[in-house]
Amino acid sequence: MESNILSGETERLSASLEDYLEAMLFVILEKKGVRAKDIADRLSVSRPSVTSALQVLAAKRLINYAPYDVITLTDEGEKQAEKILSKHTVLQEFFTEVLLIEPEKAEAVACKIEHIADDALVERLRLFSRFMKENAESPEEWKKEFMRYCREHKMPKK
Amino acid sequence: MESNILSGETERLSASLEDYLEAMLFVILEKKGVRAKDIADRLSVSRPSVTSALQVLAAKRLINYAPYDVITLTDEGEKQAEKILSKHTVLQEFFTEVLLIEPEKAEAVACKIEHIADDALVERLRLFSRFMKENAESPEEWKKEFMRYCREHKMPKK
DNA sequence: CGGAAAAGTTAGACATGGCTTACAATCTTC
DNA sequence: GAAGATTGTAAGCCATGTCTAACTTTTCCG
Repeated sequence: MESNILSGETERLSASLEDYLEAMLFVILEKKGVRAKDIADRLSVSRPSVTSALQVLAAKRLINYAPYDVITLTDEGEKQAEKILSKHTVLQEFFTEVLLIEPEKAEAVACKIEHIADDALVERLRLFSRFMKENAESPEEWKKEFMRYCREHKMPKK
Repeated sequence: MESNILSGETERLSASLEDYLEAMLFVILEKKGVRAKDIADRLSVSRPSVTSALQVLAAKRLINYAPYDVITLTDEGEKQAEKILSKHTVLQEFFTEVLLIEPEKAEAVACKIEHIADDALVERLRLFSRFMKENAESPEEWKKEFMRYCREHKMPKK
């Protein structure tokens, strides 16, 4: 009820805020630090949009942020960012390794579904991908068959 | 650029509008017609929310709507509603028949993902579910094995 | 028929999350 | 060290989608 922008409570993050958090971790992992600009570029949003997101994330104690200062993730923020990133990875792998979808498309869909799929579903999906990899009699065999199956049942139009 | 609430253009529907459309079709399929009340109940939103959604859908020529009058789907509206419903079904089936997730959970997730997954992905998923059903040497065998696999790799906590 | 209940609508508020425009701070480079 | 470029912030707007409160219309009966 009383939770607003200033409360530091741990409600579920919106898809949008998860995107910002994930983007921050991603950039941090490949450079030394993050600048608002990096986030804006990565998410294709304007710089002002980044600023307001950062203010909200700071209020939730997920990032250390002060105007014009360095941005870092708090422990909690890092934990959450890592969870999102891991969901993304699991989804991406399922789409490419099991459904045999092109990586770019898989990437795009994973980006959206990662915010929706709960932990249990993603874990199950992770297990399924592993299961198909490890427990198939001939790991590459079913993929060939599935590809053939897809060709045979190709959509007629559009 | 010039498209607004009044234009009948065929932009992509928002997740929310898709929900309304889908709910209408669902109700229609099990009763003779739809009332705004039915939609409100089914989607757990207020009656005014339904009214405004209906106005938007009417502007997009997806429903026939006039204040206090009967609500019906146009041909285009029905087409779109059916597509959404079919995505829902495909997802639901994949979650229950392949991932072996409990129907209620599957339902909840399908409801959200149906708005995100594009046609190609859903089609691929449909083929995959069918493939696993038809082409497994022993259709029930891999499910047993997967269940065992899941038990063995059960998450330690939470 | 007539009035109460149910259903639908309008008006107005609020939250989210994006944008642009304009200004402020920082960095770069001579 | 100062000018210009880059980066960051503030203010204010818009769209979406929800809500409540209050009003209107329709429906249902007694």
